Amino acid sequence: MDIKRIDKYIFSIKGKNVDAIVFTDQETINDPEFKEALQQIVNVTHMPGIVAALAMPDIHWGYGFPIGGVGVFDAKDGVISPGGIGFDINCGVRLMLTSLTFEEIKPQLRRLVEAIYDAVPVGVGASGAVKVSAKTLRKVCIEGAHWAVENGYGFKEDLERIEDTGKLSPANPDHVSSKAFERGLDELSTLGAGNHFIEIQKVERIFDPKVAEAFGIFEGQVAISVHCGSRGFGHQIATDYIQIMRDKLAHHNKDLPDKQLINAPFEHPIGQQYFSAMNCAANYAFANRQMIGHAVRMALLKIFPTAQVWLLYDVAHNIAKVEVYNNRKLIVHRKGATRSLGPKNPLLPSLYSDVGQPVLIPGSMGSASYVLVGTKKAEEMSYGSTAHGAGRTLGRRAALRSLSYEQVLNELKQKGIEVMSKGKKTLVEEAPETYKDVDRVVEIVDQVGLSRKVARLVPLGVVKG
DNA sequence: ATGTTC
Repeated sequence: MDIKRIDKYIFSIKGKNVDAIVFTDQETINDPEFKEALQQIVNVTHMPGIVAALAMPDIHWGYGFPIGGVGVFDAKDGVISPGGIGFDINCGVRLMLTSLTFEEIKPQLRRLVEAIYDAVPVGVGASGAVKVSAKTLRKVCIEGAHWAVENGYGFKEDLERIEDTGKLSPANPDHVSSKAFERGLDELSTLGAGNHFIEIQKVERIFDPKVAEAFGIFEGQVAISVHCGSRGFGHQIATDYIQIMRDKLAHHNKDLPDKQLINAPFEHPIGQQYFSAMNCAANYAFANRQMIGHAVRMALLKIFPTAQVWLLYDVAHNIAKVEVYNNRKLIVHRKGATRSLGPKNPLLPSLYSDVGQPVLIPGSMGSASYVLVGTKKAEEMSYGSTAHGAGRTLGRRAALRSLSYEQVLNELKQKGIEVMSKGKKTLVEEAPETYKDVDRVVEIVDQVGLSRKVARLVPLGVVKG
């Protein structure tokens, strides 16, 4: 690989149609562990209509495209690729703020974790939180979080605090297979497994008092974050369209450096159908986080009836969207990357217009999480993108080999974190030592200016699959 | 991430 250092935390790697740009430190660039992930972002530069191939400091190996990657294509000559989005379409995170302080909830912490665990089905194959018909699921596909609010899962004021108000279009459920519908029916309002979690957190440190105030964040405040996606519904849609593209677009895809980069021209009917189906899954995920967030809010209010609980923001970090930069219509794939819009961006709701978009970066289980704010610089340098999380360094299998359930549980207990987890395996796979240090990731995006630190939150309690 | 190996 032909790598050039452009700035302290910016590297360029010689690509085919464009050069790949990687925002990270020298250590990661040199680390053999990240070599495959760097090769993956270089592979993306071979794709038709590529405008930019970027990687964030939380880059790691993924299906075709690296996680922590941004693939930008011309909407006219370019492509849309399921691997650039990920199997968990619209995996994302929402952060709810409360009027409570750590001191107030401390005596009830265990009870609160238990109440949340009881309110939200978790784990592999979790189901049965709500019963919806196929007809209703079609509405969820089209209306997303708006459907949830209209049906009693939350309040109207939640919607402007969700990226794209929790409703993307075009989203035609006719483009979704019946198999995806079957899987999606009884998984609404369930958390799932893997790195998904619900976490009770405490605001430990404020970096930017002015923006923190605009966001309603104060030191010692209790916050709750929900990290999940579109469950089996999105997974099936990704699987279906990868198969369709293999069957129907073999000739178009014959020259790819990696078969997993399979794609469809964005303007081709298959590209348009995948885009529409992907938006259905994205809307399902927005509804899912809205419903889970509301269930968590209700569980908290049962224990603390006079508390206030409100949504700060909800972001998607596995998605492709049509966005315009320099009067050019582009298809921006963010796979393990968060949108980062600066002040006055017209896509922002008025309540955040003066300061910029809240950017939510969850850490791994047992480590810190961050609230940052979007920047104009990100709009100029990274097509409005920043990092999404800590970034895995140790594979799931390796984690299971080297750690035990008791070990991980003890480690969390020693930090004073209350944990409830359905599966022992999940807890080990998600152990803190399997992830890169989130503080380092956040430091780099802050230094480069892709988003600015506002607050650091630490975990108090965690519910996992 | 995932009815955790289509």
